[in-house]
Amino acid sequence: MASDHTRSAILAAAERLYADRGFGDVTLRDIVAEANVNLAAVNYHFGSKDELIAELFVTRSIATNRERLRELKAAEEQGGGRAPIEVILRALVGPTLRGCLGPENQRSTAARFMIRASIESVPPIRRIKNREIDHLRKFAGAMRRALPDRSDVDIYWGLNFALAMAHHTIRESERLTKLSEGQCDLDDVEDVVARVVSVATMALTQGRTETKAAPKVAAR
Amino acid sequence: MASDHTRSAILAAAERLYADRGFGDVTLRDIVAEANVNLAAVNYHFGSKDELIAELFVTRSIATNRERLRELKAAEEQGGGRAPIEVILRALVGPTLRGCLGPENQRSTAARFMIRASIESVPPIRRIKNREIDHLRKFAGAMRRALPDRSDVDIYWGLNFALAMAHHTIRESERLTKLSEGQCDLDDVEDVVARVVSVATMALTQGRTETKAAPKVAAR
DNA sequence: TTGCAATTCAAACACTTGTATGAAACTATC
DNA sequence: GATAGTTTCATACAAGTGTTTGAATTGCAA
Repeated sequence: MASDHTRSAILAAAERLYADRGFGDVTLRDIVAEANVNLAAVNYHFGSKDELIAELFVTRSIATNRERLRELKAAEEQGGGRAPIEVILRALVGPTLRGCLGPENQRSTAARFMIRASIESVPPIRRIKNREIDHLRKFAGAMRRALPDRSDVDIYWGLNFALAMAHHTIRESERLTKLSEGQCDLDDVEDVVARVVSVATMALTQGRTETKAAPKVAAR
Repeated sequence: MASDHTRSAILAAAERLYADRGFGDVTLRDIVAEANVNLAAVNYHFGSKDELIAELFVTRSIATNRERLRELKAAEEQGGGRAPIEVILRALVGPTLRGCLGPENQRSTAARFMIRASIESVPPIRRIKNREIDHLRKFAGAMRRALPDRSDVDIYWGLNFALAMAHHTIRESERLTKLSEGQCDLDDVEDVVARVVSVATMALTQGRTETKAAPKVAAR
């Protein structure tokens, strides 16, 4: 009840400032100035600075996770409980990449905020990320159904590498652009998604097929 | 000249503390207490806290980079100026992975410090990382020589993905262990290296040769 | 209007932080 | 053994932090 206006003004201002300048040097005083509210309002409405950051991050990341699961579910239903591995991987990395990459000038505040969160990794955000395992397990399950002959270890490594490529590309997109002197087009998000999915698919369908761990043997 | 003892005591203590507790909550006072030196000694010997952190990171990362280049050079010389792509990739990700992974109890302070640096990414360290591009260009060059038919764009993406898998695995090794319920053995470093190299090699040798295909037209 | 709760506000609080200072303690050279 | 140059030390500084407080203001229902 009540206005609620102050609360959302704080959220918006905080997201904007964090997106622009990072968590490191944005103080509560910066935020309340940007939001045109009183300093004490943050603690009144959110309890603490960390809870404010957590709320921002949770909001955005459950949105991403929901989208991921929506795509996964749709794909598995369409395939009668089993989806092609490419589609599963696309559901895994697509929403994140689409949410964070794309032409910089039309990148949403939310997107820029999530990039920051991915780069700086401040305590309240780390805590939330650690609870993401259950969510990932759902994808591991779908991947197992898609590739029943594959060992669990390989599935987990494939999942790990898929996330690695997506997140690292987001985190280091600037460096990749500079390194390639602009030749790698990070704005063409669907191309990036396709590249990540393609490589992750190769990782999961080729190479070692052996039943179990087998730390040696393979690609040696 | 002079003792030099204070200086190295600070370096050692700082590295230990940062490795254990992260940059976020280690103060100069913590460091000087651990090193049994006076508070002012840090500013006397290093100028500022950031310069201390920078020196720690530079020391470790030039060691890694030197090892990388040593392996690369040896491989290219042995192959008459051209090395197999697997060996190049191994030179790229091997030293980093070997330096950061391995059985936790026998992990060096330096290794744990570098993991922290990879996770937390504090300003002085970010600044140094940004200067790493020239170093990476040498690997891009070697990769181009190894795969002359490959487009530059593909080379850069392959390089990006190789680094992605290595760094993400380091950063999130704990999560991968938990997700896989211990099935993924992060202590078997050579296996991890082999997996990363294998996937990166596939990314670089298969799929699109030039104009590329998948989603839309092309990366322009 | 009156009363009561929810909200806003200015101000201060309680700390912690990195850094600077200037005197004291060393060390080595002559 | 006096001197000059380093290095150490206790201490203070200045600034910035998130948080708390208690009084004012507002909004709304009876």
